[in-house]
Order: sequence, then structure tokens, then C-alpha cells
Amino acid sequence: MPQPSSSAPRKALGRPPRISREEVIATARRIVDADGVDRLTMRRLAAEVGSTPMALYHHVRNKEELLVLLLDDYAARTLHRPEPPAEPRERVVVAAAAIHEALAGCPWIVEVLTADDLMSASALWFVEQIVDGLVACGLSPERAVHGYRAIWYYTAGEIVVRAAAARRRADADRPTYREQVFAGLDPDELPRLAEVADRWAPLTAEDTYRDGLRALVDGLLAAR
Amino acid sequence: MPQPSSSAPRKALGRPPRISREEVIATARRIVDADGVDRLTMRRLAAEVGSTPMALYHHVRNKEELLVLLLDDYAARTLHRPEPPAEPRERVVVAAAAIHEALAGCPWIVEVLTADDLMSASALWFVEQIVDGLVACGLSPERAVHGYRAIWYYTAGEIVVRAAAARRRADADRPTYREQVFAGLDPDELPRLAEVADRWAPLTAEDTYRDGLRALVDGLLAAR
DNA sequence: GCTACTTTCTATACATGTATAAAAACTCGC
DNA sequence: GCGAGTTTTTATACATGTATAGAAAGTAGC
Repeated sequence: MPQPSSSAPRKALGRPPRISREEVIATARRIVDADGVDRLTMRRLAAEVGSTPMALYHHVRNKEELLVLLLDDYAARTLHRPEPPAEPRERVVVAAAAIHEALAGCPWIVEVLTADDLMSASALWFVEQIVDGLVACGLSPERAVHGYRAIWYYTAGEIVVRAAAARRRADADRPTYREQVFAGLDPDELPRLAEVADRWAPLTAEDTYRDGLRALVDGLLAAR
Repeated sequence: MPQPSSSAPRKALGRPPRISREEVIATARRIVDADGVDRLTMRRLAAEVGSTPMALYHHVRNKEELLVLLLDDYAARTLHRPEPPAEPRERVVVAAAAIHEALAGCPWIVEVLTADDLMSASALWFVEQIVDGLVACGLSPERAVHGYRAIWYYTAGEIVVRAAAARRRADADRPTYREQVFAGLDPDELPRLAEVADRWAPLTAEDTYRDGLRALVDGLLAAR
């Protein structure tokens, strides 16, 4: 892995690199933008930076890290800070919704989203907004952090689940699991589900992220 | 794919199968239980059922479906229905927590969890409990379904994010992204995060699923 | 028994991520 | 300029999921 260019400006040791991490990421971004994340393979990436597959591994640890870096890059470019509302509760909602919107507009991250927190440097400001908003509403810093986590779980879950649903819809021919299950629904055993069975698909297709988010925030604040 | 054994008991057409879907799933389960999900490969599975890799594809669509079936199987065996509490709000919490607990005890599902809803037949009862509890608290059926979805997002997100964190901790040598980011935190720009920086790791390690769940449910009900 | 048809199984091949070992291209101390 | 050390790059190899083509093993009609 490349040294952090330290204070000592000694001539670099070893064979001089022909490609850089930045170049790799930029090229990867081009590929993803042009042809989608599925087409991003280490071999093609290597070819397009004019190198060999294994050479990439000196600049990124593996493909997953590459994707995380791509997400970072994406976040840095598209996460725009909204004017924070005066009301702290609203600050929380707005910050979370901004993160959510950015992620939702970037369908390929799902494979990365399982990455722990969203700890991209450019996302930190939003995390700060959320934690600060919760504190301003009277939560202790500890509870505020837990609150942020809950919001993050909810947000990441929404993205992941929706993306999976979309993927499933893509290879659509065969009936979904869901349809099969709902078809054989016993109204005596499961009356509520039977009641909404035929409305399930459109209902779950609705975008209710913000409603749920508001409910969660309300609940977090009420528990104080 | 095998026919649903229909009413007509005609002799089966075509070459008689030497392995069955059930056999495949049962063998896969053995492998996962014994050696972990990483060791479950189509080749090994084929060998252990005494067949060839591609023969498996006549009984499961692909590896992902196999994992979904495994999850189903797991759910059917371990999802025990608790006595539903009288208080409807509590029913919602208990049902969601039961699903969560089962999933959390089954670390390998993460790769499957991105599967749309948890629509395993054995999980439906819990979904019913949740939807019914929300309706009993005064939500319309539509809002109850949306509420269930929010709870599912929160739950799935918690599992996925925590599992990813655990995985990351497994190959632990290198410093986490998080540590790097928190190290260079500017207390003027991000005062709240700086304040909790050193407590972040233990705080986020705490299991606060139920607290967040309660908050979410409270918020969903308050929005009525 | 023979042909047509259906289903299941086998053999082979390919794309992909990445491990491993060695080669290449430098700087440094001498 | 030469050997030692360091870093980057290359070549090769392997495991894995799965596509494709065709062989195998049965039934049904004749």
C-alpha cells in the first residue's frame, strides 16, 4: 500500500508506480457510469488503466474496498449539505433524508452498504447533524449515538431491501416467492394478511421512507 | 424444475431423478452446520449428494435460491411462536423481536437477507402479528402494512450492518476506516462527534435493537 | 421393439476474484 | 558501478458459479 507522503521528502524507494489509486478509482468510476457495476471487473479495469489485474491489488486491498472507495467518491461529489432547519428534530430528518436520497440514487452500492457505518468523510457532517439534533432535543450524547444508529439501520435496510426487490423484478418471468406465498394464504390463520393480500404489492412499492423516518425520530425523542 | 405433483397420478415422464430438492437442501444444511456457509460450494454439495454440480441446477435455480431455501428451512425449525401478549403494541414488539433473534442467531443469512421481504411461510405468522397489532392500535390496514415495512427495514438493516461489522472485525489487523476517520476529527467542524469519538466503538457495539424497535413502534402509533 | 418426446444428468468451458512466486525498476551505502 | 533492500508489476494457477450441448433413462403410441 502506498506510503502516506510523509514530511521527509526523501526520494521514493522501490520501483516507481505506473498507476495510482486515484487513477484506478477514476477509471472504475468511468466504467460503472458507462456500463453499470456488473461490468466492473478487475480484468477490465486493469486493461483500461493499461496494467494487469494483480497490479491493482497494490492500490486497493480487494474489490470490496474498491467499491467502498467508489462510494466515498460518489458521496463526496453528490452529497450536498442542505440548509439545516432551525428546529432540531427537523435537522435530524433532513440530514437522514439527504443521505438516503444520495444512496437511493446510486443503485450499485448495495453490495457495499453492508459496510459498517457510512463513515465516508463527506458523510460525517450529516452524522453530526443527526447526533446534534437529537442532543438538542434533549437526548444524552449516548442516547443520541444510539438514535443515530437506529436511523442508520432503518435507512440502510430500506436501501438494501428495495434494491433487492428491484433486482428480483429484473429477472421477472417466474412468479415471485411472495406471490406464491400470498396465493396460498389461509384467511382463518392469517386474516390481516389475507385482507391486504391483493394490495400488498402496490402498498410495498410505495415510497414511505420519510414517514417511517419521522415515526422513528418521534419515537426516539418520546423515549427521553 | 420438478412438477408440482398434480392430481393426475400418471407415471412420471422423463428420466427419473436420482436426487431431490429436499435431499439437496438437507445436505446443504449439514455442510453449513458443520463447516460454515463459506464451505458450501456447488461442487462440494454435488459430491456429498453423489452427483455433479450441474445436476443441482435442476433442483434449485441457483446458489442464491439454495440459500433462501436454507433460510426457510432454518426459520421453519427455529422460529418459535411466543404467547402473544394481550397488549397489541407489545405483540408488535414481541413478534419483531422474535424474527430478529432468529435471524441474528444465523449469521450466514446476511447474503440472503437482501431477499425482498422475509416471506418464508413460517415467518408469515409473525408478519400477521405485527400487522394485526398495529391495526389493533388504531392504524388503518394500509398504514399497518407500511408500519410493518418500516419495522422490517429497521430489522434487516440492523442484521446486515452488524454482520458486516463482525466480518470486518474478523480480518482485524489493519485499522478500520472508522478509526482512521475518527482519528482526524476536527472538533470545531464536528463537535458532537468529537465529543463521543472515544466512546463510539463501545457505544455502537451495544445491542440496542429493542430500544430502537420500541421507539419506532411508538412513533408509528403516535403518527396515527 | 421402435420412434418420439420428456426429464435428468454429465462433460466441458468460461468469466471472475485473487493467491503465490518471481521479475522489474528503482534508491542507498559502499 | 555493484550488491542489498524495497516497492511495483507480471505471469501463472486455482476455486468458484454457472452457461451450453448433448448423453442417458425413462414413458407413450404404434
